[in-house]
Amino acid sequence: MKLGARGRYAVMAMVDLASEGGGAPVSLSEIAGRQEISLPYLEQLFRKLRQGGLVGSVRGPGGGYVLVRAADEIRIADIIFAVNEPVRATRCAPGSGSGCKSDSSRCLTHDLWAELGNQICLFLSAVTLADVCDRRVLGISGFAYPPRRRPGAAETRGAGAP
Amino acid sequence: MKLGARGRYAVMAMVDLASEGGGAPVSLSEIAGRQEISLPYLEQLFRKLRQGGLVGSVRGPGGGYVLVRAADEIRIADIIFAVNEPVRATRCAPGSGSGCKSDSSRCLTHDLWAELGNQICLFLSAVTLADVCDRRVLGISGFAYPPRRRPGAAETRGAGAP
DNA sequence: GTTACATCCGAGTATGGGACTCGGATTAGG
DNA sequence: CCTAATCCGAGTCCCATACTCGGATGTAAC
Repeated sequence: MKLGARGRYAVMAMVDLASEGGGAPVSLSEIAGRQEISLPYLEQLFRKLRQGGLVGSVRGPGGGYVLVRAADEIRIADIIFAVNEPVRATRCAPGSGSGCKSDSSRCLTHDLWAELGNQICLFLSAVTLADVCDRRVLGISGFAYPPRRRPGAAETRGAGAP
Repeated sequence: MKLGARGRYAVMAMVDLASEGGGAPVSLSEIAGRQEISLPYLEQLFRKLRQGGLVGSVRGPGGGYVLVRAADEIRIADIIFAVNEPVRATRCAPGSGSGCKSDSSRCLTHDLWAELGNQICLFLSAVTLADVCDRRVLGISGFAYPPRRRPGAAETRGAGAP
């Protein structure tokens, strides 16, 4: 389960753009310098962000990029999906012979992967750019799954970052 | 955002094992046949599952693998973490100069990735092998994030599987 | 009008990890 | 002894991803 650098960089850059730019365009060189991302790579990412309708561009000297919507109107999911191809967990695609065919018997796990992808999208859609800028992320979902008894085995390892 | 074939196959095989084996050992050739996974690859996966303490093995003819716990005592997270290395979303590791250094100013996105990983772990820990076998997955979390107004842009693409 | 700055674009490379394979060693039942 | 099965350490191949390169286009300042 991993998220590539594309999505990470894109969100970092958008956060930078929302924080530093006060309506004025921000050049990619500035973002590249602050976030330590290579300039050509950023260009490639912002091409997609622009095609996705998330940012607008101003060319020429003093130009750069601006958000087209307010920061609290941009969901993290919008950013990730603009640069990444959508979340995929199953291999069940129509057209191929392999995988589960519609209502077939096999592929009990289908629902599981679908629901997993759904949960991820739900979370990423619940957090906005403004939330991240204001550090309002932790505990966005004031929700915990009911605890399961843990039968002696190793502790369930924590997620992501220390 | 993608989950590799290791985790997918491992869960499929464990579901198969829980469904078909009634306490008696199930050979990998049977699972490989039913789930259309190559036998040597399955062997490699079950080596890790065994090291993780999820299955036991019986060698010799008529042998195979058995669950060491009941199906409702095995969380999907246990399986994924046994074969996959843990969920990683950030690149912030101690020891390296890059990334965010402890309480530094940058890396506002840190919390976001951490919380994302946390949500994934939470979900995968809430579902047991028995849940998947009995198709009790959909709506395990009877929870929906509050709807956000959607400002004219393209619809948020759905998750995972069609 | 020239220059410098910036976005734009298509294409190219390469490195790494994941998917999968191979040959053989061990163990146990008929 | 032979066959069926788990075990184990390697080794290969391939593709997605990260990242680069060279140039074209537009625009503001001088």
